[in-house]
Amino acid sequence: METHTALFHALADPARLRIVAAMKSGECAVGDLVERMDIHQSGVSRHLRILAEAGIVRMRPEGQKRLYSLRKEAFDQLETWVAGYRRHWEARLDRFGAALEHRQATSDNSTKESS
Amino acid sequence: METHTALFHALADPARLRIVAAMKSGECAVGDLVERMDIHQSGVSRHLRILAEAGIVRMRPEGQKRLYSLRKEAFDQLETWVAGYRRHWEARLDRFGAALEHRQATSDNSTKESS
DNA sequence: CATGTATATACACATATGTGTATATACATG
DNA sequence: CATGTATATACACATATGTGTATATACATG
Repeated sequence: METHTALFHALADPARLRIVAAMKSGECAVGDLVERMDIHQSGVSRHLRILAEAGIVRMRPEGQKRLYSLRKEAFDQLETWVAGYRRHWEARLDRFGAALEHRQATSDNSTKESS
Repeated sequence: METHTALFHALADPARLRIVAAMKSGECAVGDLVERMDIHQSGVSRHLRILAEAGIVRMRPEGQKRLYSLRKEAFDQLETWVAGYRRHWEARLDRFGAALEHRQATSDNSTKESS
């Protein structure tokens, strides 16, 4: 029912996020992914199933291999969702003040980087 | 360590996604949110804590109430993450063919709507 | 300070979830 | 068809997580 929830849920796992990042460069066979990850092949296959069910990846069989790749639709959907919140701040100066931001500073990892 | 994972994880729950949607219109006291949700106040408070720790919401005490609101930084971060995948498709025609899309059609909820 | 309101948190519990092991399935090759 | 490779899935298990109940904390009011 909750399409976005399914999307976010699929991306909420570190292993799956790494898998998605790995596919950024293109199609990947399951074995390719297993090599880059530190979990067993069965785990990768299961993560791929979850990603597929969320509509984030597609699968294409080639011989004995199965090549997975990212689906644009999923990312479009995410972008649309985020865009819906963009209006929230458009031409609306933050009225809560910087002082409050300080209080958040401790748990604010906004500038950190990861993939 | 995985900033995005934390973000996605926080948004991966239907209740939290509803809370976020509710705050789209502006600040909300915990009690306001409880009224719109079908879970107990303690549950809402816990969800708010998770959202706060993920950097998605801020809190501002006002009298006995605590007003929660969305943090732009979190949405910027999401947008940046998605944007990183946009290049993946730019000027790169889908080389996998429409036939594969058909196979995905069953589990493809891309056109559905939710909030 | 006694009482009420608003919110957070500790606790217990049922369920969901990620993982490895073992096994099944599918394809390829000789 | 026997064997090997590639992947998916059933199973068991430990851990994470969402929930309600009860309670603590903080503020407001008289």
